[in-house]
Amino acid sequence: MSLNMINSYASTDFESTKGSGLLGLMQEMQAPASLDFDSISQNGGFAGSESEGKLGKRKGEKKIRKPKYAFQTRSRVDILDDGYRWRKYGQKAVKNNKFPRSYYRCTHQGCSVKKQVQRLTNDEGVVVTTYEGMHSHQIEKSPDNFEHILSQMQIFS
DNA sequence: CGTCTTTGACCCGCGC
DNA sequence: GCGCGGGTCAAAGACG
Repeated sequence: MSLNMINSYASTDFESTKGSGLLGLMQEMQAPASLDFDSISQNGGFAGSESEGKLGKRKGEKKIRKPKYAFQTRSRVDILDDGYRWRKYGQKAVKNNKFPRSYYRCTHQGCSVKKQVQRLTNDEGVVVTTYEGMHSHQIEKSPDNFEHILSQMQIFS
């Protein structure tokens, strides 16, 4: 995982802390199973794997469990930019949740990392971001964009 | 002009 | 076998 992302989230959390200090331990991180790591190792990164969600699916292929990492962050903004470029490819409403869930995908060529953002019905300030896959490339964003990030934070404050 | 969002339709696995 | 729910595609528009 990239540290940049963590930094980003840290900032976000800081920003939202002032909203309500109800729970300080809202952040949770859950990994499905370490077995998934094995699968991704087999996968050999993203060099050999291409789009797999295509129609017709692939039969006869062993099931490759993709690792999923869910980050629960306190933030009223779902635009959590971790430095990568995402393209939104879908939005669906989930049951037991009045808010829709957004599906994003990394736009880098050959990078099929997916992420989905969902917010809880009870706490609108809580956003669950689920990452799927790992980035095999560098961050495309300019590293010296702190001004931009700062401006973002200021807007929401 | 290139990139990204939007939005409805489509597909598929699964439960009944 | 059918319907539902969740995930994805793709065309058109928005935006710089």
